[in-house]
Amino acid sequence: MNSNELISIHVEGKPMQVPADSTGFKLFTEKNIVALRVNGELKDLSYLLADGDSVEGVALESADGLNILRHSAAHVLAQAVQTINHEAKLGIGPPIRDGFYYDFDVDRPFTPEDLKALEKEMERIIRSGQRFIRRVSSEGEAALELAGEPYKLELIGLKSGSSDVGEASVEVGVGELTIYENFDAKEGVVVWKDLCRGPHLPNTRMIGNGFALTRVAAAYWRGNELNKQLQRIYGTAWPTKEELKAHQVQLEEAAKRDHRRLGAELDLFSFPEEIGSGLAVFHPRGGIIRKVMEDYSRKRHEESGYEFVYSPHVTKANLFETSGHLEWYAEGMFPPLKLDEEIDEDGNVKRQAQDYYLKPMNCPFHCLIYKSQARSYRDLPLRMFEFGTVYRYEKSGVLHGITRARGFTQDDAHLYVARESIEVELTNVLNFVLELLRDYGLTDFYLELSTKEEGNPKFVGDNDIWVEATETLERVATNSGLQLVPDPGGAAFYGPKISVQAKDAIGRTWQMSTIQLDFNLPERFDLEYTAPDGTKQRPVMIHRALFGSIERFFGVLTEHYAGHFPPWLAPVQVVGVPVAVEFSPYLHGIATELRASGVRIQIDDSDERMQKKIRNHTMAKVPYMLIAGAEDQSQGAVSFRFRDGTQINGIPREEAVARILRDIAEKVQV
RNA sequence: GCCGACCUGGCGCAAUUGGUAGCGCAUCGCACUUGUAAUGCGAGGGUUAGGGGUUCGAGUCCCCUGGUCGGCCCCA
Repeated sequence: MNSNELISIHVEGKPMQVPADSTGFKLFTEKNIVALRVNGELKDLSYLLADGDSVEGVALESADGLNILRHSAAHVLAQAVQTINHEAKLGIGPPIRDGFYYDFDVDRPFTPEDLKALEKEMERIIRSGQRFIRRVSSEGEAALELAGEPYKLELIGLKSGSSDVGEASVEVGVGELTIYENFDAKEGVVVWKDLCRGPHLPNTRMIGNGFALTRVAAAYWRGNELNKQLQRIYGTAWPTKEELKAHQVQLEEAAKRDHRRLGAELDLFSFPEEIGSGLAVFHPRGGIIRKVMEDYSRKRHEESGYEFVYSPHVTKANLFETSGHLEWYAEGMFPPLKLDEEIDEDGNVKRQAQDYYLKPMNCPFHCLIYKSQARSYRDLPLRMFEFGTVYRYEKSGVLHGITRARGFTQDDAHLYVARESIEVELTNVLNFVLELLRDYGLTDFYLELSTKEEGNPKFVGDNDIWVEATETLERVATNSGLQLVPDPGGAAFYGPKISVQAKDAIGRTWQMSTIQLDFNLPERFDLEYTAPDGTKQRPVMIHRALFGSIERFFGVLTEHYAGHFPPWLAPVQVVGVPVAVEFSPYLHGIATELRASGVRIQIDDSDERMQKKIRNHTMAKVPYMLIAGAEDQSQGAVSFRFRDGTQINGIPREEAVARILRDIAEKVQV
């Protein structure tokens, strides 16, 4: 090619003429530009520019740049693994949030010591400054080259077919098949290669020292339980060591908020081994928080037109046969209790056993309540609410403190509504849910709309009601003004839903409330009502839970507040600390007054030194301390100490009392 | 459920190559009676998750069961 020839391109939106043999290296000399975006597609810096290209630089610290960094780190990890263990077979190695992983098929799982050795080897590779070189390959050539890599071969095979490659898209994307070679310029040889669509950093040295290997775990090949488990190594990678450190500090902060840890530290709940996995007991302090949460929820439900119902924890099988749960959900249920079987002397069954099941859901019971009498359109909407405790046989590996348990209590409501009033009812429910979540201190939300997958026969109900309901849900969600994220195909087979995602204090997203339409259960239970024109009509059912489960919500709030529950929820709201015993009666006087208004206050009369008392109650995360000595008592005042360590001395006691009562009533955080 | 790691007084941790269980906090008692995050002294508390095995001897090695943690799969 003649290098005197010029081509016309756009760089960062500006037209430019460059020699025809130019690459990204020519255009971007800034050190932090690690790749290109050419006509919308990510490319290596070594990309040879073509006439008409529109080019932008990808900075290392941008989202794309970080992905490239992390993906390149994954390659270096894989090279390190294969350097140490020649037998290791490669799975896939994509970038993920904050880092990357790579899967390997190895005889022996990796140990923490292996990780240390691998980090060392990675450092060596990074320092040796290998270049990542892209090479286009035909399927046949690639298959030959990667003959020793069965998993890569499978991916090449997939690519030629039309099947979904899922996470493996980092290896074999759309377009041509490419192999990335790690070229050691000093030695002048290709030291390693991997099937990969790229792009990569120009050089391993750019990975720098902001990376770390974090953990090993098993993962099913291509995410399928039926496939072999590979050994996955997770790592984290950042542009600088400082950012790595900051990330590690953040993880530590998150760990301090872990509700399992705080649950023990603050004496809120425990999981006694004697009871069984995933089954919690709430201690008095946790019990208070939970009770306050429930009381407030109850009050708000009452005000909003819900009626309270109760249902038993066990039921005969046939209820769940009717509802269909036994058909498609038996795996998730505790096995049945077999009752009342009678066997004669010859061992023949005289009377068949009755199967009783612990309930995994409340809705079938509510349907029976609906059915207990003939319903008229005048009864609708019928809103039934229950704190219903349910039991689900979650797989042992998924249990997680109080947020994923085998027994938990849903704040469950079922609304039976006429088809024409779905919109009004949904609007009310969504507003109610959001308002209540805000009261509990979650304020940052977005909504997810889960809809039917077109053409999938598993979805029940007429298409027109799906269309109508989905449009209604969308309208309601849009009207809320919150961001709406579509989740196509995510609907349950019986109806579409909106779920409320809430962000906590450190930015993590939790799926909280769900509002779900159900066209199936009314059908199965043959629910109907008499319409104004005298015809029998089928109601639509709305399932909705705000907390999802009280336990889970409790856990989320614990982490959100890092155990610093706002005064209205705090197990102990105020502790009085007398400077010396003689001032205790004075504080008890204030306590009596506050107690009369329902405040949970304790006076610390133990014979610890007051400094120790302050430390104790600070660590117990008590919102307020009232400290009183001679000075305060003579002035009818107290010293007001807040959770963050600040204090105001000499506050008149009426003022302190008023402040506490106001904070509690207004549910403020302090 | 799968893979791996782990389980020592209420909690957090120790215990060289297997050699006969310690520390801090908490608890209890005594003294101290204190002005904003740990007063001092003393005492009690563990058949090392449970069971089995190897060994002269097991917290330490092996097996089973239970539980926990990190992932994977799952979450109607």
